[in-house]
Amino acid sequence: MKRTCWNTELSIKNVGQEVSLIGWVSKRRDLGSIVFIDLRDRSGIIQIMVKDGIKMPDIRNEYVIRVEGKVSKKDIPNKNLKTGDIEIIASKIELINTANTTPIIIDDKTDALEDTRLKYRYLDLRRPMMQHYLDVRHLIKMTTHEYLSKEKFIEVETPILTLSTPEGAREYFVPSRLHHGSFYALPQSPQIFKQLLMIGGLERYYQIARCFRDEDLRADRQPDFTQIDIETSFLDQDEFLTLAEGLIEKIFKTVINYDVKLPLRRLPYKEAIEVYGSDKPDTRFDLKLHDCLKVLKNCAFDGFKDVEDIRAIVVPNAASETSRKVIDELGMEAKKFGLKGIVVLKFEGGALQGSFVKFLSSEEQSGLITLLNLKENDLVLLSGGQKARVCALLGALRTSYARKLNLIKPNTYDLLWVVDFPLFEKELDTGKITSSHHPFTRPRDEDLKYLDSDPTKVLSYAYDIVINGYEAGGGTLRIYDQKIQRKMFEILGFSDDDIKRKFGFFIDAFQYGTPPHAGMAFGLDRLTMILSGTDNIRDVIAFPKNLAGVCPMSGAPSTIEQNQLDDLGIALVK
RNA sequence: GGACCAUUGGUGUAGCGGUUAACAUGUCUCCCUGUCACGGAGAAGAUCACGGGUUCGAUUCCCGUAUGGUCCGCCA
Repeated sequence: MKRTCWNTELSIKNVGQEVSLIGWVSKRRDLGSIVFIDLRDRSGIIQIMVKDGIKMPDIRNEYVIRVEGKVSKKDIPNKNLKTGDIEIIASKIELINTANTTPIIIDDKTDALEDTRLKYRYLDLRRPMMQHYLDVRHLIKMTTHEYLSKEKFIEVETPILTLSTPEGAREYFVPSRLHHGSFYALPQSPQIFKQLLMIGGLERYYQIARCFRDEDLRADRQPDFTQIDIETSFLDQDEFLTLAEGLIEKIFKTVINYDVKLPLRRLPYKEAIEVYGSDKPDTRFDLKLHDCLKVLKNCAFDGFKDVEDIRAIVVPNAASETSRKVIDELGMEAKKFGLKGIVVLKFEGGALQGSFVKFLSSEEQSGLITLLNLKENDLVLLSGGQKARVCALLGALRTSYARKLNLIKPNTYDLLWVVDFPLFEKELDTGKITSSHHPFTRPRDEDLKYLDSDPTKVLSYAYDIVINGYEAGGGTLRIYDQKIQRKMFEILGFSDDDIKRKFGFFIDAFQYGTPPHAGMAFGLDRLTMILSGTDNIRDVIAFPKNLAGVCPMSGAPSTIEQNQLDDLGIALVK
């Protein structure tokens, strides 16, 4: 098909040239004996002018047409279009294909709800914004290939049909036809394989890797997602973080021309939790958490008797507009986080107001006012209980108030590393010890001495990169000492049998000269979200699933035929 | 597993214990030589998600179900 160029490759410089363009009819404005057509291709829109006398087929929205004509300067340019100062005076219009009326308006300003857009994703993808998201995604990938290749990394593909490994996310399984009763697992991440590649002497590996986790979905979580997966040998934590920062810096520069200041801040996990109430704090705004335990531990309120932690955030200038209803909603939020409630205080007329004040002595009141440095009309949200829960609640409120009060400047980016994660965590309800990252995470050298006596005290060489409150990636230095690895399994309560069955081949491999190694994975989807300014992960995935894990377009997942089940040796339980 | 919110022409919304169910946009027909969110005239298009209940009467109130969204749990 004859096509001389794409629409937005034309500019005022091309005036007078004969061109042939192909695209979709985005809009037709029929003025009688003169017709204007907005022709859209992937590059953008250009206006076609069709004068009386030119033979024109019936043209409607989303028809595919080819236009021959001359580039001409417009008297009054359209500032909204990249090609707004020119138009094509058509000499010939050829209809290539017709289209039914589309169920959604193909425009960035479409009014269709997401569910409808997903059902007709192939039409939704025609919207310039959607194509922009995919462009950003592509650009991140290309920059990654370029940067890492230059740093002597090679991309290696690891299997999709792989062995189930315990710990971590629930896995997707694929039944084996040749081995009835056996299942492949889809990888939650290429973790084991990339470590084996280090043992295999590759030294520097990366992969734009598909990963699968059978957990419940969220606005920023898909079951089927992509990570930029990296593993290196012979780097210590600082060396590794520097290398990873280089990649992020390059991506921000290439994609949005933003200069990231290096090195990034390193925030210890403990501080992140205590000050921001999150291990992925959005540090573009303040609203920090304040430790109020000392001031309030002896107060007359029964709910604060013997609690592990009492903490508060101060929302500036919010007291007067906080109604009974808002206070009730805050209480419900607290219950969601497993706390009994939340204390709401207002600082009005130079004094604390609210039903809670009656529990406080005047010393406690003035202590709180001083500690929190309260100003007129400040709103104080106080919560007491298990520290992890208190911090989680206040961290969530901190973020939601920042959004509500517009404390976040648009187009700002705040990047940091959260480091020194605990090696293990205790489940809040059961008290069971699990690894916070994975069982191959290396404990910090200086904490090895606590491994026997108090494992929860041990910190690890683990790091997350946090951008604008999103966990954009994370990784660890790995254990390469077999003795430490065995100790880890022991603490996690794996029997020798478990270890052999679940990780046998992996543990064996460590006996043959394992290099010290480290790695991380960036969430490609989340990076794309951040760099294209959407807060919905589905926007940056061409064919995503909805919150129920269903693809509204194809209807997947689906039932399969009885003979297919028979092949697999599978019978369904009613 | 749990909480909250939503479901009304193709699309997106408004509405209300009794309506001819409103508006925008899209669609169709006609008119229009400079539009670019074109304009003008007209037309078609809705079992008000489904099931039950309350009521003289339910799209409206209540309960349940389904679907969708946001969150908690979960996501090494």
